[in-house]
Amino acid sequence: MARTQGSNGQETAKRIDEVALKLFAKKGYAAVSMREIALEVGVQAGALYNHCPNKQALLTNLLADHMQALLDAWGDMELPKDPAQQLEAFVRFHIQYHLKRPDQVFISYMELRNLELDNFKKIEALRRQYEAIPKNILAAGQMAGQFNLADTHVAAMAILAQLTGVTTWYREQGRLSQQKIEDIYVQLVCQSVGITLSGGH
Amino acid sequence: MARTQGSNGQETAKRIDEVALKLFAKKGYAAVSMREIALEVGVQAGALYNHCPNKQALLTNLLADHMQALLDAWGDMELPKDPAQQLEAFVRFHIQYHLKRPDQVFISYMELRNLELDNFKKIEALRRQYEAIPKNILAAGQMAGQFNLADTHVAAMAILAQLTGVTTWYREQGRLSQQKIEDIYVQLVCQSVGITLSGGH
DNA sequence: ATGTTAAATAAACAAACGTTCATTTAATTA
DNA sequence: TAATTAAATGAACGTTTGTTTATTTAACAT
Repeated sequence: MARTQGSNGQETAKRIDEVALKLFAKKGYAAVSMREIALEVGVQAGALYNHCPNKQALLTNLLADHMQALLDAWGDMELPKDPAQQLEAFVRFHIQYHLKRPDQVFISYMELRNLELDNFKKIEALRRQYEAIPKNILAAGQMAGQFNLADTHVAAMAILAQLTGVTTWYREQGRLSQQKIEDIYVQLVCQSVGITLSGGH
Repeated sequence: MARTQGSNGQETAKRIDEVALKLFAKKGYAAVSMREIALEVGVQAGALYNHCPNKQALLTNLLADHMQALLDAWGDMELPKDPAQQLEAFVRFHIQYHLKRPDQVFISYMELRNLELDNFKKIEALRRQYEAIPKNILAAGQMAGQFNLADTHVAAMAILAQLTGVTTWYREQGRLSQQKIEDIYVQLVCQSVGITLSGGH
């Protein structure tokens, strides 16, 4: 046999990305074989190479696309002026985005070490761009005297870790709705930065 | 050739564990071969099987030993009565322990998915035991009216994630001493739980 | 010294790995 | 309808994988 009826390059390429994402998230990059991906896509292993140069590129593209989409999504938000409100907006944004794309998030944190050096540098740069978001918000709030932080850099990393951690225990059918979880985290984070309400409420 | 001069079973077994830990942490379980471990130990691959039944057991033992040692270490601490002081003690304990054993901690969070079901259950049970520590502290503080938390379970998970996150950015030669980092986190965490000082200070 | 056990080697195993390639068929264009 | 391009197949490539085994040597006990 050869080219199959109804086969379509663009669709297959998309399916490959979807399957690779799912399997990488579930078992880890190194533990997933090209044959396994091909099987789930419904194609022979060799056919994968019509759509991507190699396994490493598959991972790199998934990570790069995710990080870029994440940055773009934040860029599309219109930001309040008040740092405290920005912080709340960020907390909700991060949780929403991460719970909506748990697999992408997961591999972005787990599979960095499986990237070859050049690919790693590219992704790492995007990641630092994202980390700059809460960092800048905290710095602004601290400068304005609204926050009470011993170290804005550490606080930013701590908040990010704490927010991203949601994905490790959140269950769709769990005790708490996503909305409720957001609320809880907003309170936690706001308390942790020691928010002082700046008059006028 | 065969048995080498000066060879010693106990020492080799220890070396194997050390090397496996180091390599698993650096490259991930699935990406490390038995031959790679053997090479670093200074032995042929087959010799590994004089000291462990298989690769999976190597990982399982590393994780189980670490989790048990972690629980034991906390068990050895003498605890203050006040929940707020307990919380501070836990924050410092967790950071100290995790920064002292970054590889063990790392694989405990990264390699769970590479465990076969039975092994996974065993490790997961130990992990939940550890998670119960901050959970109970927060519940006690909340009950005593000292903390201000919307949800003690979520708060416990958030605090754990945030503390463990230290290992991702901490550098021995970095800007901040370990002591200073502890202080920063103590402040962050105490603020996040909304500590109310319970009279008498 | 001798016999036994412990701890290695080196070779081999089948299976799985990422990737390539000649070939074949379907879809598209002329 | 014929020629061309796109998208598969399936077999093969050389490596590498985890693990086993027969064999050999060192360490230790008697």
